[in-house]
Amino acid sequence: MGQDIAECCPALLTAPLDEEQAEAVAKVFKALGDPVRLRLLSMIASRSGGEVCVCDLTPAFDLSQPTISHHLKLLRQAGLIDCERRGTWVYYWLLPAATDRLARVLTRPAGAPPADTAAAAR
Amino acid sequence: MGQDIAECCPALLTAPLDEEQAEAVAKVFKALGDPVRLRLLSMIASRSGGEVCVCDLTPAFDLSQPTISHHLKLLRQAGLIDCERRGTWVYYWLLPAATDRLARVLTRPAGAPPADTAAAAR
DNA sequence: CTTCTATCTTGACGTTCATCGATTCAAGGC
DNA sequence: GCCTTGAATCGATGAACGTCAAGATAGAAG
Repeated sequence: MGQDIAECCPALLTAPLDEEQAEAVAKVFKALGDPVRLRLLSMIASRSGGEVCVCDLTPAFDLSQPTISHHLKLLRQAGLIDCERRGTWVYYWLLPAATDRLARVLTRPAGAPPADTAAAAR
Repeated sequence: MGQDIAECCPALLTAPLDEEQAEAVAKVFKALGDPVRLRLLSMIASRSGGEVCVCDLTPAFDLSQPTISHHLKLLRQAGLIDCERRGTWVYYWLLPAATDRLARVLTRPAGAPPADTAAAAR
């Protein structure tokens, strides 16, 4: 069924996306479209050592533990992070391939006109 | 008041985002978190000449014209596109600075471990 | 000035989402 | 076995979102 962003690398800014591609990419962007999830991802990605325990994430927010757990689940379903239980604690880490793909989706082909040229020329 | 993504260039994957930064960046990602808006943006960005008339966008979707207009408004409020009325028609174009900034937000610092190393090492 | 076409705005409706409290599950330590 | 602690799931609730039909607005052409 639906295409996965892991398989395709649509060039968003070069050619029109078809519906399947748009659906797959939108799923990941939607996961990033919440400030709590962005901060969670940022805390996980920037952690030296590459992984973070949930118990280190929760106290940084003014939210209940189930809510944090919910957001982590959405990030995981979007393929942005993964986790593993080790004893009593659960550790999360970034899947850099996912953010790399997204960055590529947003990158204009080399040789494109410099930023804002189109607007300035008007 | 709230920070704008135009002013800051937070490195999402390098250091933890603060709440203001997260709010600003999330606003843009949320705009991209819908397949219709992604396809609209893609159609606008990939158009040779740099601009598209609404009348060229609407027939590509199985949606009412007001719905398309609504999505275009959200993309514009996110700072991703801009528009101008010229006679009877309204033309939209990409603001490349916005997508450039987003791509940079998602880019890992040079020298970071290759994609998925963290997971594979486990 | 009236009419026609292209687009935007408004108001309403059903769906999805973020959040919480309560509960459940998993793993250790007693 | 039975607590204790960390984390996930469940069920409910209010807010935000996507969509449409109807109406409003802007410009061009008669």
